[in-house]
Amino acid sequence: MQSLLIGEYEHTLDEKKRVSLPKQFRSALGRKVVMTRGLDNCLVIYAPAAWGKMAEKLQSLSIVNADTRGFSRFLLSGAAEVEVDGVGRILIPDHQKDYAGLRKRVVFAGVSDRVEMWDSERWSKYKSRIDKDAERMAKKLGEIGAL
Amino acid sequence: MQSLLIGEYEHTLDEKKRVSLPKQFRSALGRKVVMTRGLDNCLVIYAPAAWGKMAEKLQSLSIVNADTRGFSRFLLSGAAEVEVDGVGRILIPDHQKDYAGLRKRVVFAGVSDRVEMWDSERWSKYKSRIDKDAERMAKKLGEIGAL
DNA sequence: TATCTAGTGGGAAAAAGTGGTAAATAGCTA
DNA sequence: TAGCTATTTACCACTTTTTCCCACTAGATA
Repeated sequence: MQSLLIGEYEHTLDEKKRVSLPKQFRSALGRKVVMTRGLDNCLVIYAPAAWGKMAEKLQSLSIVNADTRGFSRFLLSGAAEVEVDGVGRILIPDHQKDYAGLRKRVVFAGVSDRVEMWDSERWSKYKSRIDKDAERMAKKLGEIGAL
Repeated sequence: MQSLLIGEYEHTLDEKKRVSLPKQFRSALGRKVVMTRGLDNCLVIYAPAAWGKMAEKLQSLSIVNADTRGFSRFLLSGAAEVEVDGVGRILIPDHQKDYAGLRKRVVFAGVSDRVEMWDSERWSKYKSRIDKDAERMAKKLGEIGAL
């Protein structure tokens, strides 16, 4: 497995909806990335290879079932292929900005094979909730044998 | 595998029922496309090749079963071949405009091998419904090993 | 302190999207 | 069938958005 994406960085989204990728993630992500909607109202950035795996699975979902139809719409139409510009920035499409509730300050969080993008305030709130909950979650994961 | 059609774009349908295709989809769709009725009151745009595959699948469905017979009628009878004009626009036939309830603002959504067209308002409503459900669906798909 | 680099902001050029006009075709009526 | 009208098609032009490039600032480094 390639090196993990880790760490947390805060950058600013300018009026043209541009934001620079953290320097530490750039080489791992390359010059083209795919962003999708993630759960908990964050955006997820994939390097091309990681996205390819995801895309394969999504393609196999049937359009006949209303649930999977909805889910592939959620992920695929909510996705975007974006180029990294000359100084390391990406452009956030409107619908993604809205979905994630991004404002001025944006947090990039490395989560093993992907990078998550959060509105800074939302991230703080989420994190403080998680911090309080960590013990309970660890216990639960232990019970089901995941850790 | 070819790259997936992804993303969401909003354009305007003018009084002559013309609307420009998002530039990100144009090369994938080509100068001639097939439009048909989709589920959930949207229109579906296929590149000629993708349409061919679809048509093939439909033909293989049994004509004995009333449901599959109905479904292929639904797709085939509502289909139209439309040309992309010099500046990248297509002309929406009346019956399709009516079916999808298109008004001024129209959303194009890339969903793997097809592009869906929605009335903007209808799309927003559908999306907010899906958003709320996304976590439940992700869980369900995870359980059946689809993701 | 001087220099370098990552991050940010802004301006000019290019392209995309949209609306309108003119030409062409088809349909209708006398 | 000829002429008129209505609808469609092709083309052109304007406006807005996007893209590309350059410049400034702050913090780190030597």
